[in-house]
Amino acid sequence: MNTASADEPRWLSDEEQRVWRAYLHATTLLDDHLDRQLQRDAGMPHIYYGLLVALDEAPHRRLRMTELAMKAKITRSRLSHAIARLEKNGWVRREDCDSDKRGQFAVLTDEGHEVLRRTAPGHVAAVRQAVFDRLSPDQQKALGEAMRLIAEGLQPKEAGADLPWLR
Amino acid sequence: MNTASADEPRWLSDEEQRVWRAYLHATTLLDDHLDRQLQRDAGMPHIYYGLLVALDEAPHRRLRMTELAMKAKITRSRLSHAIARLEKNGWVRREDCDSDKRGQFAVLTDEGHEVLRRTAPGHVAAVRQAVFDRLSPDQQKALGEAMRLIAEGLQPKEAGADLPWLR
DNA sequence: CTCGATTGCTTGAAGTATCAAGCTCTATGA
DNA sequence: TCATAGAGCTTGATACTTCAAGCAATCGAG
Repeated sequence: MNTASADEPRWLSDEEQRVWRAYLHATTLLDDHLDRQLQRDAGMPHIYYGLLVALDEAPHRRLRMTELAMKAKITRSRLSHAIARLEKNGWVRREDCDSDKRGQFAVLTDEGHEVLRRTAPGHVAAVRQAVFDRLSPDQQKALGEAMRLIAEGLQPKEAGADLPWLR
Repeated sequence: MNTASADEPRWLSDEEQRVWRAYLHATTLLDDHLDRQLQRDAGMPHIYYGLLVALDEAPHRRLRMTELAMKAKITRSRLSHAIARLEKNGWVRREDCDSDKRGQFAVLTDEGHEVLRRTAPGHVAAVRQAVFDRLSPDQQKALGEAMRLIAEGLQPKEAGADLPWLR
């Protein structure tokens, strides 16, 4: 399956390097940019905002911790800490799960929903300005496709396909 | 310049949302993946590794702090902390700047160079497997182009064009 | 020359991330 | 039905990031 010997690595070509560096630069800059924007306007980092969004879109504005972690692509541990912080802010509340006493729901509070309502326009504007305003429709499409492929390759295999809550 | 009223945000279209979510998923997954890979094999996070690479490529394996921060797209503060840690590892050393007594150079040590030599193949393999093996040449090119455009838009205007060290 | 503004970099505190270890509860199968 | 393995989530320690504040050296206007 692998014809190259292990001690002779295939380095990146010049063109591949350029692509890779562009990727690194863009992602670090954009990540920072959006973190700052949201920290300033919403008082939380980008990923926390994403958690609120995920909850807001879920039925009854609630998700099991594990499911939320998967949607957000983060570990349960990280999520636990994050939810603890959001709970302190009054934007999320925990609820026990009846059918499985180990389980916890994270529930978006009205206050949390309100924060989202108030800050979403600014955030969308920031994303639009940094990304969509700069790319042609074709470029947007290509970006989406490339990102989808990369994400698929990294997703834990068959992730989530066997979660009991999803029937 | 702006014909839309400020209180009527232009939401993302469905297709734009799909692109944006693919971007978020891919970047968080890949970032985590590479951080883990490098933490395991090289004992440092991805961005620290990038600092060593930047130094390795610089003349005399040394760069002014500010220049290094710009190349890595991070704040000086973050760089200060990072270099302190790398210094503790013996991979980087600081040197005073003769022509400007406020200035500091970060210099890659032989040990640091050796760490790079030893861990680069594994890292390149990880990048290749996660990114380049999954994208056609056209897709790679498109990804690079999109990322370049995004990065350009976020770069502090005329960044670095006026650094005295660069003449 | 001199003083105020700026540049280059660092520091400390507070917030967030990661890892391993832990707890409780559920499912499995003998 | 009971023990054991695993699932679901949390915790605490350590590392990293961020922000604001700080110090010292340089620049530039007068």
